Amino acid sequence: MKGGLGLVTLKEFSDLLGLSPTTVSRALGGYPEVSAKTRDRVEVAARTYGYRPNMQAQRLATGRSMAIGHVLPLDRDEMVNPIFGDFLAGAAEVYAQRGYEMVLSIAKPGEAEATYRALADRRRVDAVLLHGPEREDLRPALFDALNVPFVVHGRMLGDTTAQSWLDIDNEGAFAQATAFLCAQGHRRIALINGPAAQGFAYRREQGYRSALAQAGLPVETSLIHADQMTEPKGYLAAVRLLDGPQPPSAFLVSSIMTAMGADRALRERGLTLGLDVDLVTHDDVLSFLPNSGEVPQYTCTRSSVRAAGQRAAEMLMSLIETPDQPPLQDLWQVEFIEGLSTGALSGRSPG
Amino acid sequence: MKGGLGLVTLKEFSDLLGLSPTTVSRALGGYPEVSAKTRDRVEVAARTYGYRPNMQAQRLATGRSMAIGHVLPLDRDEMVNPIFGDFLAGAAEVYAQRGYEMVLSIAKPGEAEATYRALADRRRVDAVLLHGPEREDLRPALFDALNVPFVVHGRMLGDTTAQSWLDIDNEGAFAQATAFLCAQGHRRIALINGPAAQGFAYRREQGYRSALAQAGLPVETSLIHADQMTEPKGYLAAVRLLDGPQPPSAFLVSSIMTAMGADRALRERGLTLGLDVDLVTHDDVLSFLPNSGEVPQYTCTRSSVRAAGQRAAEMLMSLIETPDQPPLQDLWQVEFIEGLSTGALSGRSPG
DNA sequence: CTCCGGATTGCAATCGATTGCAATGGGCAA
DNA sequence: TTGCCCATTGCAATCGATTGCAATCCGGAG
Repeated sequence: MKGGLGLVTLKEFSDLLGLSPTTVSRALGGYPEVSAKTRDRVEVAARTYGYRPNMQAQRLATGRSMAIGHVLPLDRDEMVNPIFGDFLAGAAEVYAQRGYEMVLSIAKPGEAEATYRALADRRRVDAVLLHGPEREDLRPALFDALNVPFVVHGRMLGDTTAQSWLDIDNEGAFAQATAFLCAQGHRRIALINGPAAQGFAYRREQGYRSALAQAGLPVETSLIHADQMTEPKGYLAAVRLLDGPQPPSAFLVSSIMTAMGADRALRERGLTLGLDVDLVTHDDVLSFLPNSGEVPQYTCTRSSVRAAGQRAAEMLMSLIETPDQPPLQDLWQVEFIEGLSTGALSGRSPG
Repeated sequence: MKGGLGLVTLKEFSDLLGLSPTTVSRALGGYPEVSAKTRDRVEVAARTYGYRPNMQAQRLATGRSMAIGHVLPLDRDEMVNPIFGDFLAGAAEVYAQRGYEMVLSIAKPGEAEATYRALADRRRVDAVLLHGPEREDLRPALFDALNVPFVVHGRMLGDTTAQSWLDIDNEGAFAQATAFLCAQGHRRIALINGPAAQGFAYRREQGYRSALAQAGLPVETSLIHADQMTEPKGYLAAVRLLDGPQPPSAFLVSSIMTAMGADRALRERGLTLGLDVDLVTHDDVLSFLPNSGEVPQYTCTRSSVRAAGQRAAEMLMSLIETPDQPPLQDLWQVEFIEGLSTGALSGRSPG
């Protein structure tokens, strides 16, 4: 019944070698008190017979699960945010190198807390990554209570000094993008933002507002849209703005997906990006939505969400290995890259 | 050190109740030999004190890990296929209901086998889902040898009678779509397909070819493109075809993403879908790429990849619970839905 | 009142590792 | 040759559940 390859027990394997389980365990675990000769012998034999320690037993004995929990939150419409694939790919890469595994759950809108609790409660994971922080978020308190280390992707809104997080400078990015558009001479800049409940969207709007203020321009709430970041939503928002009484001359949008939707609305009306209207978008560098090339299609603020996944994973593992360190906080600046979607007013449209 | 909430041991918890660990375990496990009175008492106390069995110990004792492995394969360019998010969301939903957890790994092109082996070898998972079957795929043999149940999302190319899989009828879908375009009067239909190495792309091309044959039309290899299913690739393929000597009058494409790229090329050339050129695409019903509405933007063959994730998860759990059953094989028919992107030649463009 | 049998409950072994502490063995100094 | 010490190795307890089998309780039949 043991059947198959490499399913031996430590006991069986050590008997085979004429050693005790203790010594074999130590040899494989890299403990110093094992003689070089013995260690070699054990390592060779392990490879030969395909012995690999049973992970469940290891976990029980050591009290560490060597697993990190991720919870993928669905939004109100059960949408899966497309950035997850790339973020997870980045994180998983790091976990694989370091021998951790990734446990993924999904949480429907109401169930987020229960889902996280189920993960952490039974010590199924050594740490947790919090996705999609919202304004009122109970999760940090939950994990503090459970004594499970966590890193937030993004930032909560209140006091975050005691938490570990990795975020991009959303406010700075959108301030910079807005200032850029102002400098191009635009006076009516529309903001097509992500869902209002999300912290990053709030910060982006702050950046937009402060840059307008800086430029002495008024904020018109009719120019601000906040909704899911999909192509059709971007399209609809742009349609409403373009067909309104005073169409904007520039768009600042929160994702490539949304930008594509806005783009469609423009083309449909015979308008060309970079000639008739300007557009700047944020670009998460999703692998299936490349905005690449020497001169990218869209002018953008850019930050790789896959790189963020890698870094977040490293932070988590550092927190696990050194429990009593101060919180880790990374605030990443974005790249600003001029592409083909701007230059309308200044007439210096590239290409 | 036990600190926190709900981290009691079975022993501690049963002592508290004046019962033996055995009885408590049985009460919580739903065994019939426990009296109703006792069971109630135990259940109430468990809720009160927040007792939950330690999962690692449970796994070791039962020999089941209550986990399913998924491996997300990256393609040659390390691209994450965007369908994964929705597929995983569907699967995770089922796992959550049934108390399973999902373990996710990623595999770079060369490392797929090692990644899978690492998952199955140490019995970290009870079953595995195989994503992205390729022409020469060693994974089924590997898992048969390891005696780990698996379900393939898609189908291998050779003899698949002994495997469990869930696939859509790619050949039928693309034959139907091609026949539809032929019936509209098209004689030059381009195929913008997914990567040639993927089984589904092969089958789609077969469907396309057979429908052309049926209609008495020749297959022109210059009309067939196969590449990653991204917007820019779709754009480039369409550009090449449209700017070539004999542009096609219709496009059959493998994903909404690609369709959007082709669409962009068309608009750029002043052509309108459904008026000047027809297009049919496959639609995986990705949550962030909606092609919805009474009359969807694109005419499509449609099948929800999220539903596929759910069904695949159910199949896996059935295989775990009933090990010696014959292979499970689901071949799903797609929906064919007329949208705004066809009707050019017949002049009956909707809307 | 005694005995029997079904319904409950508990004992103790088991899952497969890790690890503190004791035991062994070999080399070198005296 | 005898001892001592340090480098190796092994014993046995432990992690926290599950589960086969034995033990107990109980009421009702005889």
